[in-house]
Amino acid sequence: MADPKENVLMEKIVSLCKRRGFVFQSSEIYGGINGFWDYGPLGAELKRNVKELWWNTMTRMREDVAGLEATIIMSPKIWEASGHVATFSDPMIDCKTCKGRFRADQINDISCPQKPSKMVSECAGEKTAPRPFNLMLQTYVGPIQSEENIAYLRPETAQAIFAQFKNVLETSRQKVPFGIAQVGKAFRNEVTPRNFTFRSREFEQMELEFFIKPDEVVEAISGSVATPAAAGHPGEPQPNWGWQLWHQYWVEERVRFYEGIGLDRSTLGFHIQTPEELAHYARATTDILFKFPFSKVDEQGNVKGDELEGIAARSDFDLSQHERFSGKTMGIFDEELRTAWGKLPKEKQDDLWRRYYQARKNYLEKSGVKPEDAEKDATEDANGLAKGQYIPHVIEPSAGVDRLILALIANAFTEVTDTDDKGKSETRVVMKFHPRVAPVKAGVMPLLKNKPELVKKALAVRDLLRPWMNVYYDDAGSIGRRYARQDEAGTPYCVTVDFETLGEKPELLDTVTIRHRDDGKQERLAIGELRDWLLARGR
RNA sequence: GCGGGUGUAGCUCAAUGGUAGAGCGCUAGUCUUCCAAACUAGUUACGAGGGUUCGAUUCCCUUCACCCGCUCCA
Repeated sequence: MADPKENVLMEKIVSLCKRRGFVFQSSEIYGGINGFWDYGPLGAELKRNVKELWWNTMTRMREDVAGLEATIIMSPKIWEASGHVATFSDPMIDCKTCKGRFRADQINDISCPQKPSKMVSECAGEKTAPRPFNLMLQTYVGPIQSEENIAYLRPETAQAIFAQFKNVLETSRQKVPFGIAQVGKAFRNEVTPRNFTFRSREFEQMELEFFIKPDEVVEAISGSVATPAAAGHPGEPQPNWGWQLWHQYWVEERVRFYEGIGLDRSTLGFHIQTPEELAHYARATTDILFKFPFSKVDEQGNVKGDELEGIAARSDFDLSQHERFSGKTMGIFDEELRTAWGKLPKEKQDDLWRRYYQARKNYLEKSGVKPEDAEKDATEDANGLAKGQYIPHVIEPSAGVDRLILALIANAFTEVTDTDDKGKSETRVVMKFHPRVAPVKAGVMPLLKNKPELVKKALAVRDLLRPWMNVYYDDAGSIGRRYARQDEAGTPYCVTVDFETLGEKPELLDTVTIRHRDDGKQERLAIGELRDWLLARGR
């Protein structure tokens, strides 16, 4: 159970978010709508910075990732192939006596929580009729609201990447291993939206699908598959990496990303999914957690955290599903594999063939393909190896933007109590955002408002910086008040134009005061160096 | 979906079956040479709907939203 003190902290955060314009309740003037939140002026800047950093880190700064921006509404067949239509719409039965909720098709198999000796279907509790439970938001494409026009708002962005896999491969001049990145909105009719923006019905994801060679193909080309040597970052990608090393690599890459925007390892948690938790097609999933104020505390007082991102090794399940449902091949041709295969000794070929065949057969049988068809298809797939053909496997780092924003806000939130000369103490909030994500990079202000020369110079400094970063000009009230205002917005630096800037001391002509948010320290910097100084810290 | 709590100004909180108040913030002005200074003026609220009542922000019902616990979470 969360500590009551920490719920107070969460309330303070929510209240600050509204007061300063980070997050508002959606449709607030009409009483709000459950599970939907808006970003105000500061929140919008913060979110934009985070998405841009992710995009730059994951695509522009890498040779091996290409971007995609797909639609939110897609062919409903996508969601049949992905499994969402089936798993998202189980009819559910509620028991009015024990308050339990059960899948209608399982009431004969689940024991009653109150009378474990009986199955749910046999217990005396009064139950509702089965009700459809669909977690996908649904709409109609076209003006006619008929069954055949039903479409869904995507519950995840990933499926579009799989559906467009071949197009991206052909147009991006990439070769496996490579990834496709996408940032965008997704929608889920959550049963219980909770914890401020943490679980919302409309939210944004940053997803990478990183396609790799199946281990059998790596082995055919490189002779063997490298085994993970130690925990931590495995270094630059190598041709002999199988799914395990690629998975470890992406977990560590993602942790580096979080560290780079101010969430150090001590604020994060990790959850390695157990075999029982894993989806049947997944090989491994590591969740990166953040210790939120509302995160549960266990008996030992440890906080595990709540999920920011999951990094899943998903085998070739997704592409295989789309291959089966669309009838279009999702396999790729790899010249290197074909060449290498021809040089392998017969027993090696047979060994790899058998393993690939087995994996394909398992998948097909679990997907409900008739055994004789599964054997035939798996044979065909394994025969493809010799021709340089295979279906890529995938490592999926999938992050929630809004959850990360909330983590950054919670992490930045700091209360500072100052006592003035009269002994009056006052608590104020300092949002200690990393400069890279801070909504405003610099506050620009004249020391005094009633001196036109100071104002004019300060406005010139603002205009100098404005094309390069988000800056905020403020000349209202005392300088201390303006600093405090910027502290609450999380602005890392304030630039103050004073009389020395104007040449009161000739050696300080055209220099300004830089005031640091976190310790209040000041230093002097020439206006000519200002832009590069700020840019070096803010990106 | 169930149970409990909450809903008054931008924020924090008060009072009241009979015209709703404070602090902070915000805006304008005077002043101000570095950390929410002072003064003046201004600004804004009873979540929504219905009922009881001469009269409801206050009592009752419904609804919406938020928080906590349970449930759910591909």
